Amino acid sequence: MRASQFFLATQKEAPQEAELLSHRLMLRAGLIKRLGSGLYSWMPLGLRVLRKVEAIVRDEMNKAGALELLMPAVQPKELWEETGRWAVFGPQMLKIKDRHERDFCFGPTHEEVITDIARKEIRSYKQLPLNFYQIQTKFRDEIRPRFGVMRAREFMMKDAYSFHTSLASLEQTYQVMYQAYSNVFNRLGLKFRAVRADTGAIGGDGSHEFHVLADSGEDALAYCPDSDYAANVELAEALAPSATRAQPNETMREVETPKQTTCEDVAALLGISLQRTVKAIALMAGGQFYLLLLRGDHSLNEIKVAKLEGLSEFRFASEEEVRSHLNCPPGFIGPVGVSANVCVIADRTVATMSDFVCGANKPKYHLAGVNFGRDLPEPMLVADIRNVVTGDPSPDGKGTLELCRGIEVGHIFQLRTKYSKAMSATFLDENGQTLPMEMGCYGIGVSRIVGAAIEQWNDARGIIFPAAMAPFQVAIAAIGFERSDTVRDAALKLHDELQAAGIDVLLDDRGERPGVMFADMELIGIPHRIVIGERSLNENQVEYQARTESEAQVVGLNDIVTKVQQALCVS
RNA sequence: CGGGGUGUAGCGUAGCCUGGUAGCGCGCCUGCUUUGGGAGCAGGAUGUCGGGAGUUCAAAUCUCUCCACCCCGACCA
Repeated sequence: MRASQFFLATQKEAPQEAELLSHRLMLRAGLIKRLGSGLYSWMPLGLRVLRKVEAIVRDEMNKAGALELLMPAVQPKELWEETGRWAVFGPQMLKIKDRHERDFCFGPTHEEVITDIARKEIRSYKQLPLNFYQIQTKFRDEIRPRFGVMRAREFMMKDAYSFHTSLASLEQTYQVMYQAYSNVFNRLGLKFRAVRADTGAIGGDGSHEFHVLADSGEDALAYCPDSDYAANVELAEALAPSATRAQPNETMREVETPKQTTCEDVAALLGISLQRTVKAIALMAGGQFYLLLLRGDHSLNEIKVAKLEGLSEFRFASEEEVRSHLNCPPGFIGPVGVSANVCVIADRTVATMSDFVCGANKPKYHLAGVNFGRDLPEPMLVADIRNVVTGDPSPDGKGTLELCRGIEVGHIFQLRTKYSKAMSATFLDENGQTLPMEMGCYGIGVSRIVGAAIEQWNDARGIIFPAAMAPFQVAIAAIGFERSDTVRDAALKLHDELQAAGIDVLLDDRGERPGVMFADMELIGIPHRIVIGERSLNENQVEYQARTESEAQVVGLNDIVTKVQQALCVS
């Protein structure tokens, strides 16, 4: 490809709309163009990247035995009512009407459609297992689209759905998909981690998320360096401390805390460690008032809370509700002396604490030297309701946990029979018995991968695309293309040779000054660069430099194709 | 939806407080010179100052209102 016939739209300054580094780089490099909130056009350069990611995903899906199909983006309401998800998905689903006033949605996912296909097409156990996938545009009306293509409303997703006669068969395909996903992210050259995950709205049993590791990632991940344990912090279990509760040493006493409304402030005032304080969080669920107790330095895990009996629909209590149940404003509330209609739930860690500090349920006062059993009843429930922190014991009993951040780019689920039962997707087994199909589903955020990769691979000069997803593998910067026949002839010849060798090459024949060409090629992240100039050509030489290197090497004109081929093999 | 912020040429911005000819850099067009890290000189084009209403002799500037976008939280590939 010659740059003069392509469309490069690089910019020196990023539009003010973008905050996140990868988003800014994608706009500056001219990969994408914003149309509206969460809506992006993929410009020719960006589309080349997207297509390369797609190709790898497609190849690995095919190798894993999945079959590509393509379902409509627009789906009728009736299908979604069968599973009850027309209501469940709520405003996140873009709902539209046709000219006959019939309801449709722009598909946020395709479980309903694929299950409809399966129930109509699959009769016998002899047809199973089957795994279908598509690469297609999805629309989710996100509450807050952000970070460019990382959380866009319209985005490209690879979604696969498998059907089975048994759980064993599902588990087998699940493992195959797990491996296929690992292959995809390895081939794309991304640093990633697979973690156990919550199943969220999609539902089902077993589930893993695949995260590209990046400090700017929206998810916190817990992993154990000494074992293969890894889980989203949403799910990672905080084990009960092994130590049992110590005997009370202090007597309970009030301490004045006129302005100290947080555990941090109270600990600072009293000159004690934050780990000796207990914070109380007030929730409402089903008309019941709950007081949740966490150690001062820990944070509440709302997903764990929602899994407790009666708390699935919880919300934080309002200030008025706090006052009416505890007779005290927020900031000084605690579990001591509360009435019997307040349900007190303690985190596992709190349950083993003694002589702790907590709110006194009296404005401007806290209590110190508090002990369960003596000063207040034992909690009504002890549960794991906090987020794990660095140094917590690994739930598998091997070492301690570390935390890192990641961008979710893949998610695989064992759905089991949630959809097949709701939609009567059944088959006949060997004994002529009608059974619901076991299902799995497997998603990859194809467009998100591009953003995530850039988030992981960049430097001060711009994007550093991993070889497998670079829009072009090699750039030729021809210095003086328009005024030197020597340069033009050599550049065109090299361009043709590289292309003939099956290499994706971009020849910068714009006749720009070298600085402009270098800056552009570096910004758009082309992994390898060849510089052709009159000076070195006179000695039959060109320069070669990898995007990751700071110095160029002089290479003989006759050796450069081989040199590039070698470089491409290595990367 | 709650909280915070921004809207002036393709991009980045000044001007707004204190009303009075809409400015700068980059980019774009023309010409000449230049040519190994975002060239120089000269000339040029591009603005419903987010929309609407109001105050005023006069509004980018003051008031009201609507809209769009961004950032922080609940959602997720």
